[in-house]
Amino acid sequence: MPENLDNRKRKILQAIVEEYIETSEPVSSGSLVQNEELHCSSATIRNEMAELEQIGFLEKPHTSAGRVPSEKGYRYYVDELLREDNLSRKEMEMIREMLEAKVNGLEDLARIATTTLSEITHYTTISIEPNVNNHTIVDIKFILLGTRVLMAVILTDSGIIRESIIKFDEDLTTDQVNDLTYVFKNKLVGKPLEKIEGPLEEYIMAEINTGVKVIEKIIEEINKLLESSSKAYIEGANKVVDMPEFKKIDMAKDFLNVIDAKDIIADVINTGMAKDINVYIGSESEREELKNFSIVTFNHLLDGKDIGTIGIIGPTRMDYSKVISVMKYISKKLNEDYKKGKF
Amino acid sequence: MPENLDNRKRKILQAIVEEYIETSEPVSSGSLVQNEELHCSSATIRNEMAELEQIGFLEKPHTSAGRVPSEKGYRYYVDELLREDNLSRKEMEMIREMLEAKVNGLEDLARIATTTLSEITHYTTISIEPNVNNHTIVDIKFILLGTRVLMAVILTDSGIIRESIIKFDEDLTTDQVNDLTYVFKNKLVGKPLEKIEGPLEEYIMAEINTGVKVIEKIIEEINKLLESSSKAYIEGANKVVDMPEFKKIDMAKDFLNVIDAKDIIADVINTGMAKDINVYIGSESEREELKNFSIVTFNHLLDGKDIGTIGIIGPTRMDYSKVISVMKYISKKLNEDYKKGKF
DNA sequence: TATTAGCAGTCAAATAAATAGATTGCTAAA
DNA sequence: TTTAGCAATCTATTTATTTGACTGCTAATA
Repeated sequence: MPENLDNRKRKILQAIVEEYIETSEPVSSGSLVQNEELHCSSATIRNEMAELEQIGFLEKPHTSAGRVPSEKGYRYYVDELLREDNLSRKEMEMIREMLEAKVNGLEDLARIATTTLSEITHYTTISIEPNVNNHTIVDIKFILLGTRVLMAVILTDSGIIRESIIKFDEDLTTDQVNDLTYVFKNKLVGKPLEKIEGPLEEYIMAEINTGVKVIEKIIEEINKLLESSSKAYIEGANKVVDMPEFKKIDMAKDFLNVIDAKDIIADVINTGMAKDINVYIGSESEREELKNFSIVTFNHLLDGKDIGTIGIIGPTRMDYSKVISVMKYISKKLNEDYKKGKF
Repeated sequence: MPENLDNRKRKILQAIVEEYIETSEPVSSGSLVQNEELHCSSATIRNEMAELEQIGFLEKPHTSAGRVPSEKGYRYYVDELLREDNLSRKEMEMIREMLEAKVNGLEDLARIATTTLSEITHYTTISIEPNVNNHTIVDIKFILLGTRVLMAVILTDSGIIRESIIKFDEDLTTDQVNDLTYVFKNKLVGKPLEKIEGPLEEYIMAEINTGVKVIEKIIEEINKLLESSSKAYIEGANKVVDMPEFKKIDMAKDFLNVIDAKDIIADVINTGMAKDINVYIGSESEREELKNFSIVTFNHLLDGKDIGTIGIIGPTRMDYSKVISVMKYISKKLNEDYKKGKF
C-alpha cells in the first residue's frame, strides 16, 4: 500500500533522496529551498520533513542534522519517483561501444554485459550463471579423449553448453561409449536439465551394459555439472573504495565478507525473481550481512531465454535511477542485436 | 651478500621479527629481556638494536617507539633465520584431512590446495593456472555439436585439457570437420602449446579445403584458449579484515585494488620463478600497489610437472615461517599421493 | 672493553575542554 | 497555511593537557 503523498511531499522526498545519493550528507531544509521546483520557505519544508519523518520515510542521524532517507523512503522513491531513462548521451554512447565487442557465445555475452554495467555505474557487479534447470536437453555426446578419459557434453535448447571431463580407473571401449550415448540420449533428450536420481537413475543403470562404477561416476559428474550452475563472479570490487561509506571500517569489512561469500548474493538473487529488475534495499534482502547494502538484480532475458542474472551491489545510498536506466538500456541494446542475429 | 651478524644480533633480530609478526606492535628493548635466550639487560639490547638499525635491519616509527623490522630485516629473517617446519601436530592433521577430499583432475587439485592454504594460514590466496606454453599437445579433436557449432578439444601430455566452443555463420559438414581434424592434428601434435601464427598459420590455411573464415575463426579461438591460461582466482579475500593493518583505510583500499586487478599479482608470480617457493617482501615486487604487501608464491610442481602456481598475499608483517611450512607440507603430501597414483 | 643502572628527553596516543557551525523545532505573526 | 526569527541541540573541529612508553646517553661497574 503505497502511502498517498501529496505532490509537494513527493517532490521533497525525491529531492532529499537525490541530493543524499549525490552528496552522502544529510540533507537540510535550507539546501532544499534552492530547488527551483519548491516555492516555499525552509520553515515550510521543515514542517513537511517532520511529517515525512513521522510516517517513516526519513530519519535523522541526530537532532541537529539534516534528514536521510529511510529504507522505506528509498523504497517509495524506487517504486514511485525514479526516472528510468536517466542516461546522458555520452553514457549511451559508451554503452553501445562496449557492447560492440566481439561476443562469442552466451556466456561471453553475460561477461561483457557485466563489465559494461560495472564500468558505467561504478558499482561492483556480480554475475550469476543461469539457472539451467528449466532448460531442455537437445543433445548429449560422450567423447573418448583417451582410453580412460571421457568427455560429456550436454547441449540445451537455449544454446547453453556444458561439458565435463571424467576420468576412470579402467579402460573404456568405443562400443561402451556408443552404448552410453544411446541410453543417455534416449532417456534425457527432451527432458529438462535436472539432477539424475531416483527411478531415472535406476532405469539408466539397468539399461546399460557397462560396469556400475563407470555409470555411477558419469551420473555423479553430470549432476555436479548441474549443481555448479550458480557460480558467481565479482567484477569491480575496488569500485567501493572511493565511496564515503567505505571510510567506516565496519562497512569495509562487511563488504569484503560479502564479496568473499558470493553465495550470499547468489542466494538473494535466486530468491523471488519476480520481475526483470529487482531491487533489494538494505534489510529487504533479509540477510544480516547485507543490511547496509542494496542489491539490484537484472534477470537478464534475451528474447525470453534466461541467460543468467547480473546484480549490482552498493550502499543503500545507491544511484538507483542510474543503475536501472543502464540496465534497461543494456537490455534493450542486447535484444536489438539479438534480433539482428548478432549472436 | 648476507651481512655477517654475530649470534646475539641474530637472536635479537629474530626475536623482534617474530614478536612483531605476532603482535603488530613495535618491539621494545624491555619486552626482549623476557626472552630467556638473551641473558643481558635492556640497555645492552638497546645498544644492539641501535646497531641493527644503523645497518638497516630495523626501523623506528618514531623516537619513543620500539623497533620494527625493515624490508631488509624481513629478508634476512626469511633467508637466514626462519624455521621451515613450524607446524603443530594439529595443523598437519588438518592439512591431511583437507587434502583427502576427492580430487578430480589437476585443476581440481590446485583448487583444493588453494583452499587448504588459505584456511590454514588465514591469508588470502591466489591461484594461477599453469603456464601451458611448455606442455606438449598429444591430441586435438573437433566435435560438431550442431551444424554451426564446433567444439575444439586439446589434450596435453600433462593431463591438462582445454576446450572451446566455436560458432560459425555457415553450416559445417562432417567431411570438413574430418579434414580440419586431420590437418590440425598433423601440424600440432607433438608440438608445444604455442600461439598459432606466422608460417605455421599460413601452412594450415593452405592445407585445408575449407573456407578461410572458418579456419581463421578456429585459429583465433585456439589462440584465445592459450592466452587465457593465466587466469587468477582469489580465495579468502575477507581474511584480511581481522588484521590490524586493515584499520588503516589506505591499506584496505590498496588491498581491494590488488585483488580486483588480479593480473598485478599474476604478473609478479609469473616473473622470475627462481625457486619452488619465492618470497617478495614489500617493494621487492617492484609494483607500487604492492609495496605494503608481501607475496609468497608456491610453484606447485607435481613430480616435475607444472600444474599451476599458488600465491599468498598479506601484509609485510606476514608469518613467513608458518606460510612456508604449510606450503612445504602440502607439496610433500601431494607428491606422496601422486606417487601412490591417487590422481 | 663490554655491560648495566639510572635518568632526562621525546613523542604519540588518550583524555579533556573549548569553540564553531549547522540545523532543527517551536512560537507567534502575517 | 505559510513564514520569519530565535533558542536549543548536537556534531565536528580545534586546542590544550596528561599520561605512558621508549630511547639514548652518561657514568658507574665488572
